[in-house]
Amino acid sequence: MLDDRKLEVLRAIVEDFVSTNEPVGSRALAERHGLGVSPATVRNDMAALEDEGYITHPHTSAGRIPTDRGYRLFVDRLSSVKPLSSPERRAIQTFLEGAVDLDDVVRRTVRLLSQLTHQVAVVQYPSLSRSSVRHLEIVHLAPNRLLLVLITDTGRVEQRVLQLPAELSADDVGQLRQAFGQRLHGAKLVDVPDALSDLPDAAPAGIRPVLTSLMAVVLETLVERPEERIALAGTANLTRHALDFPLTLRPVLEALEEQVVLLKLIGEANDPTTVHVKIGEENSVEGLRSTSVVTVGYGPEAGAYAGLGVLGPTRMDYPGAMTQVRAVARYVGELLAGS
Amino acid sequence: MLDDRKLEVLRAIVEDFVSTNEPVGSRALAERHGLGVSPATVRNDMAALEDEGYITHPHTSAGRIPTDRGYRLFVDRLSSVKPLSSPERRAIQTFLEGAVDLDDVVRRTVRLLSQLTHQVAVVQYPSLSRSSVRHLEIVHLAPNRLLLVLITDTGRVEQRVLQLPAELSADDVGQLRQAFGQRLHGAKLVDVPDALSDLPDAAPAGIRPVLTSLMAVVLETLVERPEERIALAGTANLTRHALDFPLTLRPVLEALEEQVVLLKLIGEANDPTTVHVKIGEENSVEGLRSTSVVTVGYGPEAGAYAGLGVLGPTRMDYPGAMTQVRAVARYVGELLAGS
DNA sequence: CTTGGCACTCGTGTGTCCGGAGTGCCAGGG
DNA sequence: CCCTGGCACTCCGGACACACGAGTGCCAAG
Repeated sequence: MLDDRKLEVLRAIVEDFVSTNEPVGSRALAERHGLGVSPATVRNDMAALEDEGYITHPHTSAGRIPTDRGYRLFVDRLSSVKPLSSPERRAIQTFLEGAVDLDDVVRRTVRLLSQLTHQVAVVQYPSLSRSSVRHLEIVHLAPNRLLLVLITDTGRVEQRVLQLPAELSADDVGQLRQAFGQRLHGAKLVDVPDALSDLPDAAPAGIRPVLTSLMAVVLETLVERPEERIALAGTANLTRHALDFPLTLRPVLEALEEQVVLLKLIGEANDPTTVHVKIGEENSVEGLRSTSVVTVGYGPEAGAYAGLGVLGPTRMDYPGAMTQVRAVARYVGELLAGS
Repeated sequence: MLDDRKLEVLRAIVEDFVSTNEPVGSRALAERHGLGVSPATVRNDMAALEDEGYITHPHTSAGRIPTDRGYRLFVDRLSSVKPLSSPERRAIQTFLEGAVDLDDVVRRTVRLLSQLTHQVAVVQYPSLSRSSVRHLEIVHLAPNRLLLVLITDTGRVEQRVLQLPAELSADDVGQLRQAFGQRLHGAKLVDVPDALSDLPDAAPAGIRPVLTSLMAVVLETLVERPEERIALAGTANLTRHALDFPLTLRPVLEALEEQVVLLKLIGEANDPTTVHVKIGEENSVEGLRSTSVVTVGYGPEAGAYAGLGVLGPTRMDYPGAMTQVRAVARYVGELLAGS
């Protein structure tokens, strides 16, 4: 059905269209790529590709442009992995070194990604649910007020103030601190409920009610409400492709303001070895149907910390974006693992 | 020079242009506003206003539009304070109640503001330099590793991990905790350097070197690096006024990604009683010359916590934006003061 | 100082035309 | 059987002309 030359034609169409943003005609295509056949032949191949739904043309006398399906085929079978250029490599290193804390790492990463790819960049903070506890501190702010501070192995810090039903002595707090510290130190957050399950029985009766309510809050904060934070940068790049988004810029910007949407976008990226690509209509989010998303997980192979990626028009340099996204993820993963 | 009627004409032009986004002509103006004079008279007034630089017209046979200078006069002398509508009031209350922590408050506020004004909203986190210490916790993560957690009276939490030159015992840490806690509890952050000045002398010799380096970090983190955080929302609203920004959308988006720029924007807003308005060219930031910014401080009258505001096209409903911004600032100020 | 009248300007929308790019199809040739 | 050159056809987009209407500036009269 689709012999090698037809695939070659499709690749040529994608590459030309991506770089010029103009529908590509048979003549120009036959000339610029060394296909060794005449425009007429190319036209025949194009007709076949169009029948299969890989390309289309905006009107009768215009060149062809790839469909979402065409991009999909291109990404799956036709794109060769583009090696990272050495300026890019250098950019990544210089950009990320010198980050002082997790916030800084994430901010630098998202900025780096957007500048590198000229797209909108999205970086998820290391997920709580996949992290483990480095330290849990209980601070006695006032007789009936506690502050919980959780630090994860990835450097993320969560805090929560809570009002207690009763007043506590410094001693009580010490006991609480010890009880929790013992059970949680080093534990994966997903294992926290198990680790705490025997706590009520083991504790002295005096502080049991407080302890129960404290447990509830801990569980809620750390496990049930694993509120994910996400950093975003490069929305200005959307206007770079203003021609691609005649009227659709607004819904895109609106979608990007929704935390939920962003989470959905990189939700699949939980594996540092595979780069995920969502193209146009494949995207489940209304309003992002004219965009493509390239994501990957970062962190250790098994159980990545979280995901990051870029979003741009379907007319995107997929091979470039994929290598850049993967490279950045790798660097960030190493950076966080080393700290 | 400018009699009352001319001012009235200017006001009418501003109001009409803001609501219709079309150059307003003499006839329509004479009809819609009860000026009681003929279009010809209005034309004469318009000519005078144009001579003074308050209005202009895009081409010979078009109506008039206000210049930046015109808006300025309008804001300073012609705009009456618009009372908050009761749906707006309700929106503010329901939107802000139920916020669980500072992050939540800020996120809700920025969102509320952008929805209320249909503009881009900017909210600065309570400034560290104007806050005071509610609690400073020193956590002994490892023998040579400390975690500092600072909680301010506005609920803001800053943390910093630091490596020590030498190992510490639990006892040492306790002493540190006490020394710092005693001196800093309740202190304004600006006073921290003073409060700590006698510390090296008062401390036991054993921990003096550690203490010195710790002090350096504390001062750097809390005073010298008062890194300000800012939340942003509603950039999608810029596209709502796409007609106002034919080609200038990009620089605006780019400017809004710069932390420094945002800080500059609301830097002046340090007073909850006065609403600041920067119009078009008055704006010092290149790229935002086609936008206006309405800001105000929030928090106690003397020494506000920080600023918030909105940014939009110069063609903006100034009275509306000003009252909305002020109202939101007031609510947020109370909310934070009460917690 | 206001007003109506009037000539003038100029942007905008409409209609027509034409060139060029690109296609689809067909018949001939390897 | 596939490739190729030729040819008629389609259709977009820019150029041009034209008329309309909105709005102005100016002037003379009230």
